[in-house]
Amino acid sequence: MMLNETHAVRSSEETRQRIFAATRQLIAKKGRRGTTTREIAEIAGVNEATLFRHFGNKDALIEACVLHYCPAGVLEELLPSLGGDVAEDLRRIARLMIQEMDKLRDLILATFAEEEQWAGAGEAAWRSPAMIHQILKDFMAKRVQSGDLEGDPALLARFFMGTIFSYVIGRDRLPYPTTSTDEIVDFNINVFLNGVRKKK
Amino acid sequence: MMLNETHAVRSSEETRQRIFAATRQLIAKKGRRGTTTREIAEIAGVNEATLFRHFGNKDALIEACVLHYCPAGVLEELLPSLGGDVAEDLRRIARLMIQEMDKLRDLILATFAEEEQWAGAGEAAWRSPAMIHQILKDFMAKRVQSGDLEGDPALLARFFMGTIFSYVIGRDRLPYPTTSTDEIVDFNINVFLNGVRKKK
DNA sequence: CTCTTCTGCAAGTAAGTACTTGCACTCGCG
DNA sequence: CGCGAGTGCAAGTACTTACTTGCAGAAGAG
Repeated sequence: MMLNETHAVRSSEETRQRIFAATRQLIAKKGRRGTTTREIAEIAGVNEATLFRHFGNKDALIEACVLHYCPAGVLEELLPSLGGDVAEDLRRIARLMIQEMDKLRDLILATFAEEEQWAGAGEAAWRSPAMIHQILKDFMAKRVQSGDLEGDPALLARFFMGTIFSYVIGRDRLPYPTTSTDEIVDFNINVFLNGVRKKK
Repeated sequence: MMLNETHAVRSSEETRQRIFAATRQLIAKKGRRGTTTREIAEIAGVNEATLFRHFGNKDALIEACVLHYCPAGVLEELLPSLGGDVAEDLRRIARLMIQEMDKLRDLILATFAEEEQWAGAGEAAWRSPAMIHQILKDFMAKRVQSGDLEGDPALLARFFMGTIFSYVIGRDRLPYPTTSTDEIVDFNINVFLNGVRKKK
């Protein structure tokens, strides 16, 4: 009878996007267990029943959500545009990764922390770190081959990733002598390069 | 009437220890939210009501528990026994920290991940990392003053901690070329020292 | 012995949770 | 126009959770 706009029909795809965004936001803030389907629905502007019609249950929804926000693609897009100067290339990679991981920091921590309680979460939580590690390993391997660096590419990649990871996790929580991200990145990369650059 | 051994009386202190141990174990496995007071009591071999008589509520219990297991003291005990050779000293520090953090890995992740949902958890979760950072900062400062290292002690300490932190977190989850902890520690410390050792 | 402290036990409460169900509505497509 | 897919809405179910309460037994201190 009435044109009730609360009955507005959205496309199935748009609904999924809204649900993903709300889920990500809530998981980051409250963790997997602290996130309720009611609140997801509320923030997504969607009825709670719709969640279950889309994904079946809460676990499947969250798994779909985590995979939906995997950030490895962004890194892969950066690689072709790199110039060739090792230090500068690493700086750009580091800045990009910090930026991406910062956005996902809470989500990452939440999935790491709950890897044991979530069937299959261990694997799911580490899927995107593993992809990033693979990309960086290839990068390092090329630089080793070209004579810029030396050492095991997998180890180099892990060390480099760890540098960035621990910075993002600890930033704003541990006292820091300087506040500029760029300075820290430069420091980290200098140490890294002094340690692994091929001696001539 | 009957001598009922389920009515055995334990000292208040022993009861606290049992509760702490059970709480730590459960938080590590299931996270803060996934841990129920019922299960804590069950594992501790204690009545659920006893938890509340001791700590008032679940939050206070967990906060007391996290503080009870702060590992900074162990590190401080190691320092006086160090020989003076920078590389060897760092190796011993790294091995000890890896060992301690490994035992607390799940607890650390759980408290980090839930720092936002737990009133005051942000501070509580980072209290022991901050203590460790302080200790390492002092160590680095001495080595800078003695001419072994160069750079900002706080930055050096953070970098070094990050190395260890990311190793513990990622071990067994990211593909690693070598399985020996000692080899990784040596690699990390070599890179670190090449990067920050004072050039002569 | 007495009094206090600590604990066990059983039952219960109020609130929250994932998930379901039945119905009405609205849009796009044939 | 008619139909089917997608959604909103409201109510409800079965279960779990933090936390409480009242009572009784056991040990140690005086």
